[in-house]
Amino acid sequence: MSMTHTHSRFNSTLTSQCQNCSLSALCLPIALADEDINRLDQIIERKKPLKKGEFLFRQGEAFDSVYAVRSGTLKTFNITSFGEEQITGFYCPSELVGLSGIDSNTYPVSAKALETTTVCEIPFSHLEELSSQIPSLKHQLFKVMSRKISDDQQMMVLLGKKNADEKVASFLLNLSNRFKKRGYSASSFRLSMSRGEIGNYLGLAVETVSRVITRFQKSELIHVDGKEIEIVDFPEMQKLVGVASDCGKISHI
Amino acid sequence: MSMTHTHSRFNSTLTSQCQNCSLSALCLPIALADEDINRLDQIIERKKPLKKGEFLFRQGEAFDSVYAVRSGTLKTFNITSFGEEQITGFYCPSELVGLSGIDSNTYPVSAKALETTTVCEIPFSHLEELSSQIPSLKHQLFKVMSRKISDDQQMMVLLGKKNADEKVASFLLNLSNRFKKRGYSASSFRLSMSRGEIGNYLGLAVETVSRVITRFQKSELIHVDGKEIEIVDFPEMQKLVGVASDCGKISHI
DNA sequence: GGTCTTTTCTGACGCAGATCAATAATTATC
DNA sequence: GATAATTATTGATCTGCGTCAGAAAAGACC
Repeated sequence: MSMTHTHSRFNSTLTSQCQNCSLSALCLPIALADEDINRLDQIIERKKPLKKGEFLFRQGEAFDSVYAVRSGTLKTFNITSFGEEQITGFYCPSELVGLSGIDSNTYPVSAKALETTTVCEIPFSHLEELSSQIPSLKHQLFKVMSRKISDDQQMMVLLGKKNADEKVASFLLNLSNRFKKRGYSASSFRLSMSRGEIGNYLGLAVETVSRVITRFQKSELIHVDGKEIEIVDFPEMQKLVGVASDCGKISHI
Repeated sequence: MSMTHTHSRFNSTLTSQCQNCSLSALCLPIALADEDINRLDQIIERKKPLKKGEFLFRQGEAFDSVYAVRSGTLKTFNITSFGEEQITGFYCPSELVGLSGIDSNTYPVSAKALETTTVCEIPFSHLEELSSQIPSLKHQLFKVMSRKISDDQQMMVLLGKKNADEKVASFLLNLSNRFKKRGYSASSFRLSMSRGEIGNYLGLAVETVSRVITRFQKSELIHVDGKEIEIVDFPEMQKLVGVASDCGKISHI
């Protein structure tokens, strides 16, 4: 299946797709000219869906593309020298996966689907080339990477300084923010990851995650039904996380 | 003091400076043409030294430059909503500080000198512009940012999964690697940060850092004299960190 | 050189969260 | 839809590391 074929087949929906997908972060904020949007669209390859548990790429494989999540969720993780999995991130629709592979030309993590997931593949060499011709695209790329760096640093603060309650609250509010940003409900959503995966990510035991969630439920901070989460008391949750008056900046995981 | 003046004053030493400083990471691996090196040099401003405790920039200030450390050490940190300092990184000579400011056009962290420190200021707009003209420079920039992302993710693993011994061992070996990479001794170096700062960074109490270091000393893994550290038993230290056969990749903090 | 301040070290103690264990609830498989 | 496998919950116990406290050492400042 050639790229142009792929492109033409999806062409009619591309513009609307890009509105709230991968490229919203990459191009929309900078109002690319129509012509530029087209050029960007042309290098993007829509891939067939990944089923739950399938790999998008594996740690150690040659890096050649970054991927934008269109629907579903991915986790990235690496395997420590003791053979345990360490999750380094969850990726929701519109987010870019794989940026950490640029440096070594090899993915330093594996990426796996947590549910049925579709992605757009963006061959990095093409993207880089195109970014030379479209300065605002290049700038957006720098911004996306810079944002990732500061988000990861917030995550380091979380892991280093926060207790179990604060970690879980931060995690839930962070997800809430990410859903909200792309037009979904901020208060009510479904966790695509297991309690075990949350614990792994937050540096907590499964049992602790489960206990904290139960406790939050009992204190009427949230309402839980399996993987369905409803955040009931935002102010109290934010107090837990330590959000000052400026809610925006701090709660990024 | 104009930029060109600054430039001409230091001109004779520039090439050799760049060999093992900031730009080694940025340009040397890609063998820029002489002409390109010159163009890069021209946008770089050597700043006068910072004394211990002075700020390079503060959280919230407008972002306009990234900085390459020439000598000395910096720490970056942010102030949590509870008023405590959280250190997010230490920066040794040749490393770039400030990349996390690109996204929001504001530094999300403060940077402070741990000792007398000199830096090269690289106005980001100039760098970005120049990177359009020199593709290999742009690629290096992407690489540096990508590397930062994967390093930070290793740090997340450390904070989330490792115990006190493993954290301190990782920290020391990471410093060792960084010194080695720029031609200093890998086994013997001076810590420019206090035990408190190490603990803050690693998510440990000062007392714990002190105890671990004492214990390492007693077990003949390292030799300590105040801030002077000598790593005596590399194999055993690496075993602690969980380095497999491939030492290179894992021990980046 | 002497005083003051900060940093480092060491011990005693307590607690948050890990681990172990067993049951209950979901989800996957045929 | 029955059975197996995975995931979630809950309780009991244990422990690594934080906290508190005090002394020693190292720097800073006049």
